[in-house]
Amino acid sequence: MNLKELSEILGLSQTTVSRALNGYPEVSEATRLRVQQMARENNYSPNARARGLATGRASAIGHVIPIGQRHEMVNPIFGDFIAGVGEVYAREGFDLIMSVVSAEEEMNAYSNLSARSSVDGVLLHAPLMTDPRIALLRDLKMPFVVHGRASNEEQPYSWLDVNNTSAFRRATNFLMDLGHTRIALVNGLETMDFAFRRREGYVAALTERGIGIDPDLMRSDEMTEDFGYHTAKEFLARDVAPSAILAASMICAFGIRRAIEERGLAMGKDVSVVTFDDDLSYLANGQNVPIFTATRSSVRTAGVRLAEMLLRQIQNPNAPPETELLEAELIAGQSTGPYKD
Amino acid sequence: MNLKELSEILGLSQTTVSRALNGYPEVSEATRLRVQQMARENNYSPNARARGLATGRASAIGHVIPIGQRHEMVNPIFGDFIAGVGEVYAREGFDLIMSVVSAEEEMNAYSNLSARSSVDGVLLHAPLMTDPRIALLRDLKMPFVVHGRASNEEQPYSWLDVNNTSAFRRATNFLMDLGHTRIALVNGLETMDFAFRRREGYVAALTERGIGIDPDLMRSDEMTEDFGYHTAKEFLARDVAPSAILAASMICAFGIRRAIEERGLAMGKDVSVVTFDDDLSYLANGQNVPIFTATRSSVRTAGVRLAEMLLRQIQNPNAPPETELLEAELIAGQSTGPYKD
DNA sequence: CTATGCGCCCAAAGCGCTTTGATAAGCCGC
DNA sequence: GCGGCTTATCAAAGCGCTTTGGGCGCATAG
Repeated sequence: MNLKELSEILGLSQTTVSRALNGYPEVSEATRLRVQQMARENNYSPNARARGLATGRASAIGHVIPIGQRHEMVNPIFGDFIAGVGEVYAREGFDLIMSVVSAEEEMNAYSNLSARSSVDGVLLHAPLMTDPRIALLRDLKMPFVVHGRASNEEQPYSWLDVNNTSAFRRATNFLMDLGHTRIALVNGLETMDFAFRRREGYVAALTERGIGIDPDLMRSDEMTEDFGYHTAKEFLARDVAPSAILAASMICAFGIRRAIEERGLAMGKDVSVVTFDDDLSYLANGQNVPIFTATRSSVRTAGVRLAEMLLRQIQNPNAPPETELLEAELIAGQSTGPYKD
Repeated sequence: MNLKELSEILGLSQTTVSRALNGYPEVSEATRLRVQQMARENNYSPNARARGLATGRASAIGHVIPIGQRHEMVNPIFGDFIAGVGEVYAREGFDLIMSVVSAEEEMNAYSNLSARSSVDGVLLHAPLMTDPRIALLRDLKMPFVVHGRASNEEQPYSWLDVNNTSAFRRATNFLMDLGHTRIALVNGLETMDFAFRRREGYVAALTERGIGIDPDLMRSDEMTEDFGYHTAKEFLARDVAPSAILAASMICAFGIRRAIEERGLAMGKDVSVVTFDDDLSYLANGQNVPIFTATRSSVRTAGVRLAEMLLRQIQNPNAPPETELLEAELIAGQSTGPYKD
């Protein structure tokens, strides 16, 4: 069923039918109702591509997901984040177009989306400290918002970020308040902006209390269970082992717990652990009492806010960039306890 | 830059330029090269919507993701699966359109994709034993393939599935070979086809060896860490506790391990655990020695195969449905050991 | 020398929609 | 009874591409 057929059934012109369905005032309420009724009966929806061609709008948002050809990691927050943005897109009548590309092809993918004009805007994931995608999108005049920040970017742009620095500063303070002084950091890859900022928060908190920084208590890598396990195992095997560990993600923290328990120690008694918790739906941090003491910030909520921000940017391309900084909650769980000698 | 502008620059007609770029033979190699060159220089790519309108093909695949408005679970395999399918789509020049909708809207979402003809086919996730989506898509004459199977569906359709029954049968046999007889099952929701089949494999293996089925050793729910933890905790508190547990996912298994260790027992010695492992990139089952003994089947590979299958169906709509059954590997890890009294 | 075929290229139609500009009908006031 | 407004509708252009149905020039065959 297309517009022509529908209008023939109704004995109206395509113009009138189109206007009736799109809510234009130049059509009487009586006919509008009749048209809507008939459209529903015949299960008519305008062809997305034809409408796009005619309006010049794609009514679609692009997400580019770079992935290694072999076994590079897919971001575990992906699903929940998409749930957040997707909810908004659906509500506002936008499609979500996902481009999965190899890492080398990523820049190209943006140019392509632009050249084929298949999207009205894009959402940028996982910014690096210095991120060339931002300049590219500016050049392409493609509306965009960033999930996170690129610290070294000088020009203004729209972003939403968790306050990673303050989250890890507070977590570190929390541990120091419990008497811990040898606190290790099991961080994400520090080319990633969020990881860099978390380290800054950790370093700042220690420094403020006059505790020296021990570079050998800081590790940084992809946030896998295994990375958490091996790093913690190595830490705990030392003569002077850290009494507390700050972890970059729940998955990491699972690995850390494995190392702790394998060594016959008890998490929350012998070794304290605080983790960042993205509040993933499939990885709840316990039910009533959280397993891990954590700095928590919902990645799904972040998705919702970012999508709304992006749609505003698209609607109003000349508006100045928006920014939003979310504070993570610090929730106390069973994985931390006072320092004991 | 559009086709008209490009052809004006070249002093050729739009026809010729289009044909040159699309590899038609009616154009001399010399001009083809010149056209390609100029297209590259000017960063020209045909407008996706215009091309789609003209050809009648969308060059896009739809994935509908049903999600509760509040906190319903996002499937953890989502990211890796998308990585698999996306790789194929990108290679073959297809877009991936994702519709995130509330559960009630799911059927509608398919009708909509069809009515707006915004995709050439769809990929069905997480089939139920009796799944109405299959009949709907058939009615809509929309090409589709299913990741998994719907056991109660009678008409043929294209699917790819892991042999869940044999995987859990083998896992159960593996445990029985180690001397275990009280084996618990911590299963996914049994309205889901895969969970139902896994239980069948488990039941069959026990029955074959003449071990009675104890309904009280079987639990079924959303596969969260917490579900694993609480279920295992309850099991282990019994007078005659199971000596082995079969888990539906790594995340579940993490929870089971937590319960085991919390009780002062050792996984792989006091209690054996076997889990299904989807081989998720962010949730590797250890590095060299697997943490968990597991039945493993890569969900990313499944994505690749399904995408290829779907594209074949689209290319050749009259071909009979294809099906493919993948066997999971049974890999031995540290979480299992012989039964001890 | 004309007929045939082939290689290369083009004009124009059409995909299904939105939107501009026009038109017919009805109503008002004077 | 007529000009001027509003209201309700329509025809047609145009979005950027693909594709059909020629057409022109040149070589080869008759």
